Amino acid sequence: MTGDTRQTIMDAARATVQARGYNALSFREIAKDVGIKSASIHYHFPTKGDLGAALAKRYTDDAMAYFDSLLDQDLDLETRFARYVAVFRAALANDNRMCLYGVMAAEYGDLPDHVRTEVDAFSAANVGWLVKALGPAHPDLDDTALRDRALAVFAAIEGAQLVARGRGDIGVFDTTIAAYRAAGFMP
Amino acid sequence: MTGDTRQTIMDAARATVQARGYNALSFREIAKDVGIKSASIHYHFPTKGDLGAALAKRYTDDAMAYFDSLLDQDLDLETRFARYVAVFRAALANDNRMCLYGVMAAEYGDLPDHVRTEVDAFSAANVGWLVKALGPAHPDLDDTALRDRALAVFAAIEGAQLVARGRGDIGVFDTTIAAYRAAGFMP
DNA sequence: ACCTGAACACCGTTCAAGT
DNA sequence: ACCTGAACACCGTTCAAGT
Repeated sequence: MTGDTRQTIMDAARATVQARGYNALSFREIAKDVGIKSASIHYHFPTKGDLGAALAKRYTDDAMAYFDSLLDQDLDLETRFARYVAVFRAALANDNRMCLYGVMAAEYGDLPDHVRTEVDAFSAANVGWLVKALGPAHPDLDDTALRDRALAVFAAIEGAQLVARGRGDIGVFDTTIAAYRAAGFMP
Repeated sequence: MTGDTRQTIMDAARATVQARGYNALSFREIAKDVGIKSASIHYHFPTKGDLGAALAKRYTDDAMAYFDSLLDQDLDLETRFARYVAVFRAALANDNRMCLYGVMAAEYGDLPDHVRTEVDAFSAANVGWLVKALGPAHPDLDDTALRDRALAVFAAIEGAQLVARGRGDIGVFDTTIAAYRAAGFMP
């Protein structure tokens, strides 16, 4: 079935990037996982950058499809936001992996341009979503202030994930999110 | 003078890691910068992990020496904290580089054990410092709550840096820190 | 004490060749 | 349409050899 190998390659690659980083991703290693030769991967993704960009794009699309479904459902603000945060927590719960975005943002300096574009798209999409999700709770903030708040909430969640991963302790993520909430910074 | 080459190697390596990541660091590239052969680097640092661990340790020592000097000086809380944040901002101002800690935390899954130990030490030292610096502003918080708050502030700053680097825009860092402050989350 | 060249098994990439 | 083996310039690491 056409496209199948392509998906299998991407699945193997995504797991490795989230666990060990984009630079640690090896075509020969993916090839072993998938059961083809490393040269064959170049048929599906001419360069490593093409694979990285496709990875980031699919990651954003999948995440946003789920996040948008949370907006469609009739949920109260706390529940909706908790489910959003749970997605970032799930990466850590899965063998101390990290959000694909966070890994790639840290490796930004070594990323080809078209991968950077996809990395930017993830953060922009998340900020856009947070503006919609948090808006009702902040009638006091104007558009700019609300957007800045959404950006800050996104950054804070990414930071919680980064520090928790650096400690190898998901409890650090939970404690940090709880402290954000206790300070009244997020719902 | 003994130790000189060792320092030169570390200087070149640190700049590369902060710009492009630990995995992007190449012994042959450092060798060219320093003016020796790549095999010679192994005389000073037997493995890449030894170099990474030494890098992280020196980074923590240097940062903490400066941070502790901020505690000794007679500064008000806002000024002291602003100088702390300025250190993380400076990395971005320097060619969109990132805090060595943030880069390494993101690449945690691919790090040898003794490098992880040094990465952990940086976050622990920063949280300890923040407990001292923020304590006077939070007489209401008990020891545990204050430590959680310090951890959250550290995570939030790292997150601001990560997202700003991912956008390639230092303005995102400034906006995010300003939003944290506007929300009353940090001084 | 410090450096080097040569070798090893790795890496992404290219390309002519297979089916 | 999809895969492969062989070659290229890279990588960290080892080691015998130089000064």
